Amino acid sequence: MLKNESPGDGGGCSSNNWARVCDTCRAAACTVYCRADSAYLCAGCDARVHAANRVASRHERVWVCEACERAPAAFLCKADAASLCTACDADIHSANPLARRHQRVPILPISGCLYGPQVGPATGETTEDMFMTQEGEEGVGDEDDEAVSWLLLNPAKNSNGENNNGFLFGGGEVDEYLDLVEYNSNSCGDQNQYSDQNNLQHYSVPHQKSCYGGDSVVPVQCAEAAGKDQLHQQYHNFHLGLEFESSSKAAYSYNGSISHSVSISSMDVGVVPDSTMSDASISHPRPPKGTIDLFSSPPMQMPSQLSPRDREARVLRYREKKKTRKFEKTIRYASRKAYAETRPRIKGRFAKRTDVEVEVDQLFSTTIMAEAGYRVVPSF
DNA sequence: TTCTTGACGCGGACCACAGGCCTAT
DNA sequence: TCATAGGCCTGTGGTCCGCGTCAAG
Repeated sequence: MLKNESPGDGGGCSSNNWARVCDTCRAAACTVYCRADSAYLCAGCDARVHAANRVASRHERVWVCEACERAPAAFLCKADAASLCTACDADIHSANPLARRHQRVPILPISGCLYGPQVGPATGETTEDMFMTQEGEEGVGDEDDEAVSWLLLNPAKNSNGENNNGFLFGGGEVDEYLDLVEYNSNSCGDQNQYSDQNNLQHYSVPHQKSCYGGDSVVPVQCAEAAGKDQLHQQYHNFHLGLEFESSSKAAYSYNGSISHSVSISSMDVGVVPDSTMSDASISHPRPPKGTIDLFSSPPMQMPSQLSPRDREARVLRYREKKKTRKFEKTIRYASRKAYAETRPRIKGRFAKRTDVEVEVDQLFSTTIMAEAGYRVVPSF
């Protein structure tokens, strides 16, 4: 059992990585922190406690940090669309220069009923609003709609027109995308005490483009009033499972906040050692250029439930990836890079070489390759 | 308040070609 | 079954262009 820490310590997330449990039910992971009550509450208890009377409904709450899940969120990173506590914010956004450029805004407290019946299609308010907008915080929800939509799940409707309350992706695709593969094996058997298995049973194939390279795949979720607890859990699961590949030409579009076409001089890029390349090739068959291989893997089951251990593992992985992710372009073939740099161009395009240039380049290329330490990449 | 215009940024296409991969013989 | 030849495919970087966004008038 976790010991509560004062919300202002700011370092609560660093002591360990277990998600804080709800102070009321002691069964589910907390999702919000109520300042008035000085209590961490799960979605269900939050809805129950703060819907009890008018005074309680005015309690200001803040989301719990999505990284450590143990401290109140202090900042909303617009680039990551993540609510982070001060410690995690500093931790994550000091990892690299690109992360430092992320625009963050202070988290404003939430009041009112977050999980009540006013949320939903009937009022036109979407789950994104439920998760991301905060009463009195104008515009944030609109600005982050797209980013939020990436983090949330899709309100896919089944053939009967019913809300699936779940994923729009096919099982294998979503797993690949969410980087959940490693958790399937150990999460299948776990029983989560606060998840409703039925809520995650319906998966469907996207109606639009089946590749997430287009906007059509952006998941947008519309939740029913029932199962908000589970829904929020999905949100966390989804978020924590996100793994943004460092490929500079990754197919997904990330709201323009992060530029993947980073212009880096030839000496700045990380040249992949041959051994590394080989490993990558073995573990993941080479996908087409500019794409992330979503479909080559056999379909996996989406873990619908997470044990505390799984959650801890995910938090750890999430934070590690945040720290170590690099947006620099990865050079797989140094020899090709060397050739490309020496190749004549016309307005940036490769141009044909004359016979004389070929002879000169042959002389230079060998010299350059030797000086730069490049070698011809062996076959793999 | 709405519309127009210019500035700006981003993402993708384009090009040639070395070398690996695949298939047919 | 192995070797060889030939064609196909991939990846590489600098620049341009189209499109979207935003601010100012």
